[in-house]
Amino acid sequence: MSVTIGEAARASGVSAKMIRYYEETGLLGAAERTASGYRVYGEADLHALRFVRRARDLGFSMAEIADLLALWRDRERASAAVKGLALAHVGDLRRRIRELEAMARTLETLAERCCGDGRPDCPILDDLAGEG
Amino acid sequence: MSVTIGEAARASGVSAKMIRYYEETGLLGAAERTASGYRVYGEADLHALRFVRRARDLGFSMAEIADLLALWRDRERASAAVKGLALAHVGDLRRRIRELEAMARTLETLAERCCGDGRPDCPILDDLAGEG
DNA sequence: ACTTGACCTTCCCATCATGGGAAGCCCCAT
DNA sequence: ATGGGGCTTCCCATGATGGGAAGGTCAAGT
Repeated sequence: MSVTIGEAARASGVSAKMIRYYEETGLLGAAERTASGYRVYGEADLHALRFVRRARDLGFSMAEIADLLALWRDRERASAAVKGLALAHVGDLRRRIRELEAMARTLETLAERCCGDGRPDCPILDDLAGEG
Repeated sequence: MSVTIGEAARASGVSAKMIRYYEETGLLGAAERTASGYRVYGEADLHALRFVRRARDLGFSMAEIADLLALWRDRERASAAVKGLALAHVGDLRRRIRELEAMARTLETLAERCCGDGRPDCPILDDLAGEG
């Protein structure tokens, strides 16, 4: 029923290092300990670890995950709060995507105009140098 | 002709902090100094600073910029090398975009199914909790 | 000449999430 | 009892950036 940190890491996909870090920063409560000081994790703990892992996979920051965990644990929550958090994060993601897209398009355009052979002439460098 | 670090920062769009950092890490050579120790920048230095700034705006890492600077300074360079660097970076950008896109789409799908009212039921939390 | 304020210097610290590694203790199987 | 693997804490590093303190410098105004 109860496992040590290594097994918890394997079962949740969160590294032991990160489990300790989440505990240290208060994202997760302090784990119980054996007499000799080993951390011990039960089913509920593993569930929370998987929750955190999944949220990280979706790009949420630790601060956002703290909020999501609180909502998850609150049976009285309004789903509107969760949806608000999620959509705010989507806005964040979309903004970052737009920025990266703009960079990629600019570079693709420049690369198209660069013949890419043995000669030194290069519109990419010209652009970076502010000539062009 | 020669300016101090504050003016170089204003003229290049690179903060004084970052100019010192670039020098410390060897991305840029050590600036000349006045008798009293102030850094001094000439036209060529400002040009290089703007180059770095533009490359950062396009998402290149400092290591990549070091390579680009070397190519820029090498009159014997093959444009193929520059193009290769640029396209590798585009590949990087495209991969990151795909990752963010996947996250955004997943969250949008979940958010659509969340009615977002005062009730606690929430498919977003259900997904994070691994139920669903 | 002196003060004032803006500028420069170095040095240290923080971010955010993560990994590496050392020194030392613990537990189990041989 | 010994060996190996797992656990503990502690410190350090990443990448690119900003904040801020303590102290030196310079130019303009009194």
